[in-house]
Amino acid sequence: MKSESSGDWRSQCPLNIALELLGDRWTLLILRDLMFKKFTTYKEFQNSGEGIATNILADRLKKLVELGLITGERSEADARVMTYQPTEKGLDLLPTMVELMIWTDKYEKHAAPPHIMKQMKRDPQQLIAAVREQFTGKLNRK
Amino acid sequence: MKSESSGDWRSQCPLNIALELLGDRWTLLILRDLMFKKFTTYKEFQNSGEGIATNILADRLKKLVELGLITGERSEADARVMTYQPTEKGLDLLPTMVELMIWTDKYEKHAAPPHIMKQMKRDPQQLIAAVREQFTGKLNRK
DNA sequence: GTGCATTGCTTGCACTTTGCAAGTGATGTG
DNA sequence: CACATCACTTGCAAAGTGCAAGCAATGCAC
Repeated sequence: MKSESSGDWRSQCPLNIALELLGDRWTLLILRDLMFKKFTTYKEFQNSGEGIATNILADRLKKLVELGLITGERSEADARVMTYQPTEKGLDLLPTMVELMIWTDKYEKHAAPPHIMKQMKRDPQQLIAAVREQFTGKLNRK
Repeated sequence: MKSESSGDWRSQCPLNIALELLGDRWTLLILRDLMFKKFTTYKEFQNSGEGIATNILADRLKKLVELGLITGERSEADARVMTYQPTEKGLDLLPTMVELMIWTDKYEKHAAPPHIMKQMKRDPQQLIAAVREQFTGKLNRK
């Protein structure tokens, strides 16, 4: 695998770097499940609705951990279960995700609850803060 | 090609829809060139620094036009040259692009001019407005 | 403690997308 | 009219993705 965190990018443009790290059809969806749906396990991600292939899911989770966007730990209650959590670096993608959803809301038909979209558009920062709040305190801090 | 604009998505989640439309490593870079660098032609996109392959560039430009994010017209001065412009729908991706750049700025090394990044972080909306201003008036309105 | 189910993957293989190099047609230029 | 330029298109190899099956580790029922 290309060691992307060591800085060998196609270019040094911040948008390009972000796209090399996150620019695919699955990475942000896993973070959505983690942050908005409060999912924590492999199985939950797998049954999330879009039908991600198991090998892709495993690959993305591995990359997300390597990039420091999420943490993965074995559950104490059941050693089969892996428990994933967003890190600060991952939570800081909330504004991007929210802006993408607002854009879709404006131009494409979708099925998100209208009252959520309304709240998202009226005060995105408050919604972001509300989501963050559910994770602060149980973050892996460096 | 899958007729994505007719609504056959993997799921109806707005984030998923955005990712099916924009979730690759090149689409937003072309929009960046168009909006931030004020590029307008195929050749400029091609020499933009990241080294996009010509077939991919042609494919993405076609899709962007089909999706209504940009317009493409032949230049009056030189009939060989195609002139691309962002539409309102394309310009509305500026907030997403800005948030991605702010995220990269916080977590990865990059080479964007510090004073631009500073401005972007201090007042993103003003920067977005400044970029928009350069296109308002010459937009293709429906 | 044996059998069976569950969890989180890994493997194999077909198919699709991407990257690279070369080529092409329409147009402009000297 | 020859040659350059622009915006692609084509062919092909390599990489990435999707799907189905398999598998090791662990939990649970009896």
